[in-house]
Amino acid sequence: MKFCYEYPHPAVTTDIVVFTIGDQCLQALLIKRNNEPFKDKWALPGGFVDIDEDLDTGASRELEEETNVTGVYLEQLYTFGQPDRDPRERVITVAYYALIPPEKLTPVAASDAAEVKWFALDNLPPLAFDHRAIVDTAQQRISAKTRYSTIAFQFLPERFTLSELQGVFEILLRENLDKRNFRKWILALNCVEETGEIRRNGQHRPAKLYCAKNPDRVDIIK
Amino acid sequence: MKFCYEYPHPAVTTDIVVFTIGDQCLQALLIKRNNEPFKDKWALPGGFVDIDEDLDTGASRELEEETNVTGVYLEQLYTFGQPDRDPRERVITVAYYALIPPEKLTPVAASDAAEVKWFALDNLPPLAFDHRAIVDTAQQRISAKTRYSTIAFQFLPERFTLSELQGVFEILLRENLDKRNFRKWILALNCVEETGEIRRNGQHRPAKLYCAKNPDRVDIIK
DNA sequence: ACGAGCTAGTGTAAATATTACACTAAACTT
DNA sequence: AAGTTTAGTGTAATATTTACACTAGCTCGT
Repeated sequence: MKFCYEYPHPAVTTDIVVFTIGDQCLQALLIKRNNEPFKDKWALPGGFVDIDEDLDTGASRELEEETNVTGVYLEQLYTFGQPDRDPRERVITVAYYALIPPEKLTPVAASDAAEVKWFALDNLPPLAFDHRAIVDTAQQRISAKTRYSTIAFQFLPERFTLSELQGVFEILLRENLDKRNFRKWILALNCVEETGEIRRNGQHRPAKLYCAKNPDRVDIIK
Repeated sequence: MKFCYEYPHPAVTTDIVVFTIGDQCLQALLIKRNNEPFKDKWALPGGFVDIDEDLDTGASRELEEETNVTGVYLEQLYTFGQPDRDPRERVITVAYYALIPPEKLTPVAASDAAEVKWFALDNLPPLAFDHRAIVDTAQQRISAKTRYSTIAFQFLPERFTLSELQGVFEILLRENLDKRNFRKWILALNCVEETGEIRRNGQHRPAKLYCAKNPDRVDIIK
């Protein structure tokens, strides 16, 4: 069966940059391609948007199909449309980024045998297509949003300590923060609350556990 | 001639929200549609992306063809892809916004007899397709960027007075600013310089004319 | 049981940035 | 010369941000 049009139409895909924090650094999820072009190269999860499907829906469907990741924060990033970015035909990609707490990082088992792996962002392998540019754009966006939104919370599980939260900010901002000033600031924002629980963890004083007041929302702050 | 594919492909368009400042308010440029669907409704300038054409190029080409506007600040906004947003076929729109100083606002004469008009943003007519949502998204983006970038300069001609600059900020931010504090702030930013010229304009003290240090660039500030 | 080692948790003072506010300057008109 | 209009300027009060050092409470080894 063929689908025909009066004028040439591009293909439209969504690609998703899935970020997590692991090994004290920002990581992205990549898939090793099984097919040409760029066979055996690493690439972003993603694929063609169904003809009756919303872009957001397409992105989260692809994410689930290829990496088994669901229910995470997903936001449209930018649309990449250089005419020659795919050697087969004109392909326009609506890029998304997703943020996932490290605990959920068991997606690798999923998928049809394709190799799926986390890579530290300052140690990426060569990527297929223009995916490097997409990843770079996504990283810039996340760093920028860390400064004026509650996006960093999306990297944490439901309960977390203030030290863990500070660690996430430090990794995203690539700078060290003062512990007392950070705590003063985050408490003044009024976006976390104590759970009453504590976490005993190693041979030192246990830490209070907090949770986000609006864990599903990213608010603009400041 | 027909163009056929193994799988259905959406059409891809660019639509551009062209902003200016006139009559003391933010205005957008609209075109009255000559054809169905939404015949005689107002809509954003825009059109199909050529198959070999970059998205940015397509947007500025459409802008020039339909409104005769060229050489302005143009930035990708967001991609709108609801499956039913066009009744004819699946159409995905990569929306852009453009900023143009009021002096250049002679685009109306252009175009193939189509009616082209500026509308105040708080007095928009009903728009075709989902163009209202696109305009709203663009307005939010501009307001937000006014706070942390030099985007406001794009609404001014090459030479301008500090009072004019303040007026642009006030319109975009929808709030009044203190004259002395504004001047202190803008001079501390170090992004304008005196031209040495003055403008005599009405029965009062003439104002010094300034120009932007990097008129073609939008910098992140603060 | 106590000391070593570790991370959690806390306050204050100095420096910096932001806000509020009112008059003089220079042109034009009558 | 007086009236009107916008341009242009500084200072003091307030709020925000930064820098900085010790005690609390757990585990482990002796």
